[in-house]
Amino acid sequence: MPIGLSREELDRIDDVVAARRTVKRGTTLFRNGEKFTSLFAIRTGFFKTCVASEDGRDQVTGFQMAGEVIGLDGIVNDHHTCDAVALEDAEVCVMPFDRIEELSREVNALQRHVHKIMSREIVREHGVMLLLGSMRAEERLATFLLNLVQRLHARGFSQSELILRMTREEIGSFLGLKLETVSRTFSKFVEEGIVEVKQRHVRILNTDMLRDIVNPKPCN
Amino acid sequence: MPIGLSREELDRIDDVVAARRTVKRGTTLFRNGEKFTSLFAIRTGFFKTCVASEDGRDQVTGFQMAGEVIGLDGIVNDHHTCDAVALEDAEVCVMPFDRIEELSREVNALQRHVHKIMSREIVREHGVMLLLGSMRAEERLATFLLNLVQRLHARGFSQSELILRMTREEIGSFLGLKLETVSRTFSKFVEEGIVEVKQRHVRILNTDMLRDIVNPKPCN
DNA sequence: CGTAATGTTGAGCGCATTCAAGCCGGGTGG
DNA sequence: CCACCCGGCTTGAATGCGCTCAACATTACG
Repeated sequence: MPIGLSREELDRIDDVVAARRTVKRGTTLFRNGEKFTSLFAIRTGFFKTCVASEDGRDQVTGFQMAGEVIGLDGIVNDHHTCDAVALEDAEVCVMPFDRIEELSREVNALQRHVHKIMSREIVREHGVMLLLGSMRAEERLATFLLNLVQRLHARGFSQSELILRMTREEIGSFLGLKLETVSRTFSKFVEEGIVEVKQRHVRILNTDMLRDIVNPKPCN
Repeated sequence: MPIGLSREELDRIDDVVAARRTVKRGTTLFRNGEKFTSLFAIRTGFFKTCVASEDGRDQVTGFQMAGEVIGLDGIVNDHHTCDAVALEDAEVCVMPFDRIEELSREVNALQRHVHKIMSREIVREHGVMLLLGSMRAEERLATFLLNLVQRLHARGFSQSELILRMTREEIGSFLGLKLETVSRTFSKFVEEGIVEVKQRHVRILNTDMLRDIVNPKPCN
């Protein structure tokens, strides 16, 4: 949350985000089709969001961690259009959207904040579209790992070590690859000495090589 | 714009959207890196938006037509992160974003409207991610055609006939395919009697077959 | 401890890509 | 008016990346 708010404004915002909810691993915070009432700010835990096509296929649209907001998809039709599933036990702030709208009419900083959160999500998805539309398997996985570790680092975790909270299949769904391809690509990175992988525990040995994969240098 | 507004509210909104700008075919409305000041509502014409990766590849993130709003990507960092290019001569409303924020504090319906526009864009992008992540070439193109014709129909154009304002390459970039694949897939649809294609003029002969391609029936 | 879920690896295949050649249509200048 | 050119489009042939199918290994969990 931004700074420079008065005591009274802070209290009112606190009031909006007062409600808590815990979500056990493997259960959904909300589902496609459910009535939309609130946005959720993740306090602890890790989520995936996914959309489904009419014929059963589904696509992971993102992985969310502490400090991130989910549920924005529900605003437009008053109903959610994707599922949010906890990949580990989680706790979220429940933020009733009508209260957010009400309060953001009075607190400019909050209004601005809400707009930025939504815009950030749009920009993030642009990046995913670029990944899905134009990258090869290795570039996708490298991009994914760098993005994850960067976000974890911003939260005080290691720059080089991370634990994947999702399966290979979920990674594959997000990256537009099959789980076997994800597994093979991990193996290739290991062979090349770029990472160490022990199941879901990943240690990045050479960040620069990962970056080179993401950003292929013209090889003249 | 929603209904049920007072005369005075309408006047104030009119004031915000008063400024116009014309954009010639092939020129940009805004570019990646430019300062963000305004959203743009398309009055006439047709745009593409595209993002570029560091190494020159680019990805069309969407095609926009009359009544749609572009520029939402700029809110989060006060700078645009994609290019908006007119694919035919166009006219847009320039809507200064600080004025929008100001007015949407006072006019609830406008606030709601802005939120919905942003949420709609997020949901649209989810659909594109599903397409890019899990569909085959024919499904992608069929989905694309159905989406385009549906949006055109909502604007009073034919349900079965359309003129593509973009090149095969731009379609390919949007769909995560090469232009040759787009061309071949069009040819296949023609062979199967699903569409007629004469350059950029497309006539849909059998909407149901297109829908079947998008939604493959289990063939037991 | 046994079973199911998850992950790895191999072999073969197929779809989309790459590379290349040629076509079509629109615009320009002789 | 026609010859020419150029960008956009189509089509063919060969290649390769990621997929499918399958077997097996490993881990999590009741």
